Amino acid sequence: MGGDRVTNTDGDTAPGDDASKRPNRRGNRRPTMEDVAARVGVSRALVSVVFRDAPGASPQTRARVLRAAEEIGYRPDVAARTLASSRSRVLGVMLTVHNAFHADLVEAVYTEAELVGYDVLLSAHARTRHTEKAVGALLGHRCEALILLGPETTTDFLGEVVERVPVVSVGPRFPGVHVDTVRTAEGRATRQALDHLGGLGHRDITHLDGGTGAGSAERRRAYRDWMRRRGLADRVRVLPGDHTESSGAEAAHRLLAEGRVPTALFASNDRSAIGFLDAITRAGVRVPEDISLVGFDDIPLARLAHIQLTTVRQDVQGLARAAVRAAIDRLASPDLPPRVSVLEPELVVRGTTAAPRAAGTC
Amino acid sequence: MGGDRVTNTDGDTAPGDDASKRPNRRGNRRPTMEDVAARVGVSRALVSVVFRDAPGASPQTRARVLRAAEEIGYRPDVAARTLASSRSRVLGVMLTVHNAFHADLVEAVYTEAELVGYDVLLSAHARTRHTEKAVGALLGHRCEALILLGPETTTDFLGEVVERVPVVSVGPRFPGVHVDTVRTAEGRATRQALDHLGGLGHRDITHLDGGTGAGSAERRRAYRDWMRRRGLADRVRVLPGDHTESSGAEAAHRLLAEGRVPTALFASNDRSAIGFLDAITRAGVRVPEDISLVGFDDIPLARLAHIQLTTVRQDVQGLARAAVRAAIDRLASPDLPPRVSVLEPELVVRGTTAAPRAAGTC
DNA sequence: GCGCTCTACTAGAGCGCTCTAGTCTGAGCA
DNA sequence: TGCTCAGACTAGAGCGCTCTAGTAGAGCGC
Repeated sequence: MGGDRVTNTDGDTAPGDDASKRPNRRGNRRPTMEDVAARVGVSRALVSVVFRDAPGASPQTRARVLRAAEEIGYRPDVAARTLASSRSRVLGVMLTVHNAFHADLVEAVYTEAELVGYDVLLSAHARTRHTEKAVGALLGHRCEALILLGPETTTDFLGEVVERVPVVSVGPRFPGVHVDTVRTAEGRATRQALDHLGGLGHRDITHLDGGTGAGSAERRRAYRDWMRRRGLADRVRVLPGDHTESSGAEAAHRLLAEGRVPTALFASNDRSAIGFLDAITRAGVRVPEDISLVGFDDIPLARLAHIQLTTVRQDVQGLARAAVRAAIDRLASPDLPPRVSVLEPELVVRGTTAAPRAAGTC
Repeated sequence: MGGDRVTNTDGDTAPGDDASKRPNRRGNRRPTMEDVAARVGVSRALVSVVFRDAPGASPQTRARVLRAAEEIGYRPDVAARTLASSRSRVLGVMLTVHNAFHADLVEAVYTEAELVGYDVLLSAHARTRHTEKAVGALLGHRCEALILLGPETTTDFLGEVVERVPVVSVGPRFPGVHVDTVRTAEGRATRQALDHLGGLGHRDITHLDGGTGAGSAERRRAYRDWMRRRGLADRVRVLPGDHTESSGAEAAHRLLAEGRVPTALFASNDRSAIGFLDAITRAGVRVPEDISLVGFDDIPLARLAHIQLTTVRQDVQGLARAAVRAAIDRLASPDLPPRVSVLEPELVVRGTTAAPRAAGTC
């Protein structure tokens, strides 16, 4: 309270020339609103108004403030802003860093979040870093809501998290927990893929499983249902797998070793499909002539000229948009019942599917 | 200062039962240090001492504070902590979200950062989100230092950034800017790969370029030098590429179209090597019988049973450690001259390399 | 002239922490 | 008894913002 506050314009010397040339001027503390205000000759509050884009400043003043800020290199401090407003305007996203589909999603989430004026913080789930830790970090940074991409965690843990912050799960459903879910219509997607194969004349269709991966349970179930309904219950075959390239390659070797290669394979995701494709091709089995192959996700790799994988595209942009919207909506009205957004898949027919060579192989 | 502060223990009801059962209790504000202090009957400052692990609290008090915090679900607020201490203890990492090598690095950085007591914030560089934006976000969150993975940006921009915060570049060098660099000995790595091929008897070695990708300039140069020194200047051939699978596949098609397939190909990274491998194999060219192939990076895909790519491994753990250390060291002494850490590569011989079928093909 | 509204701006109290400069207590010692 | 001193703890001033409540002055109708 005693005396005026001294701003850091170091006497009257222009802060541009000498100072800015030398590295790491962290000796000079980073400029604050106070500095901008002093330079323009207005109050701190008015600078705040300008930076929040709030009404209450004349266009001229606005321009002067912005220019002064630019000149001294001012940039609002997120921490202070968060603390003061008790709103961080940050969305936390947990992803698996090795997942190409997540990469696509993250990119789309950035775009969507920007539209609604939110910043995005990423936290990775990795071999050495569990969901709990990744989520903890986001929580500490006061994310207003969390978007979890394909979370593999317990209902209990999620129950705790959701007491502090809205959570959107992209993929897995958590019945009984107050979590919004955004997902692709897995059943419909699977049927699209199988209808396509069936339409080409395939009856001997094997499924390459995705283990505990997001969506695999639904895909597996839908496969079984479809086969049964077509009277192909005896042809049902589910190969173990886990959404990685190597599990696809293993599946190929297993089929080759057994000498019982089906006319078509429906893989639980693109990565395993590509692993399968690679291994089976090397063994001299031609795709699609000898075996048709359908993946799931439509990751960038699937589109490559030399892969041309027929697959079911998930609506990445749509999933991202729905996830961000769900988070924002729940922020606005926390007491809505949990909502599930189901997005339409789209079959993308490329080069790995064709009619079987002879009807009724096996 | 006008009466005691009222804490949020809502009368005397235990905060456990009813409240915690209903979703989104954001109506009750999140507990603060004040709440913990009130519950234990000590001052806020003492709770702070406990949570900072600072000396000055008796073991008994420490335990009581910790227990009380646990009971009411207290978790320190990063924003407030950052603001008060003007230290965020956060390292910002910029990565390209579609890059498998970056994924490996991020994982290692998490581990290393934890060892030195730092949190990690990720910000992605993507098609729709430039380096400038990704860095801006990290800056706003007050990261104490930035680690940029394979940054593709201008010296000017980096010059500005480095005035506010220490920057470590993993990969590219930025001469004239006060940036620490951590990188693999690209030249040595390239020579290892080429010595291996040369040792097997290859003379007709083509290079698949990496364009503007991290490290490609050095790899290209080292390739040219090596060939020249071996008197193979006339065999020098650099195919255009850009570190993606599709550029590898294109290169394969180009070679096939020209009918001039070398006995060996040294690719600028694993992704393009795998694209090449896939496309050339499909065309009936056998690897390694007809052509040997060496990649660069040793991404997880390279290890797969059906790929078995011979490649040069970058020391991911070492790069991550060096990057984190560089950041911490510079935080401690900002005026040190820029430092370059060069890590040793390691050739990993797998299944894609063998002696050429006949000496002197072409 | 008066009251009224509207725009442009300011004062100052927090937000939830950290951290310096204390105070208070009891043990140790002459 | 008085003194020092270490250990345990507290008071209170920030950190850089936001935001409510307020002021000053212009414009306007009557």
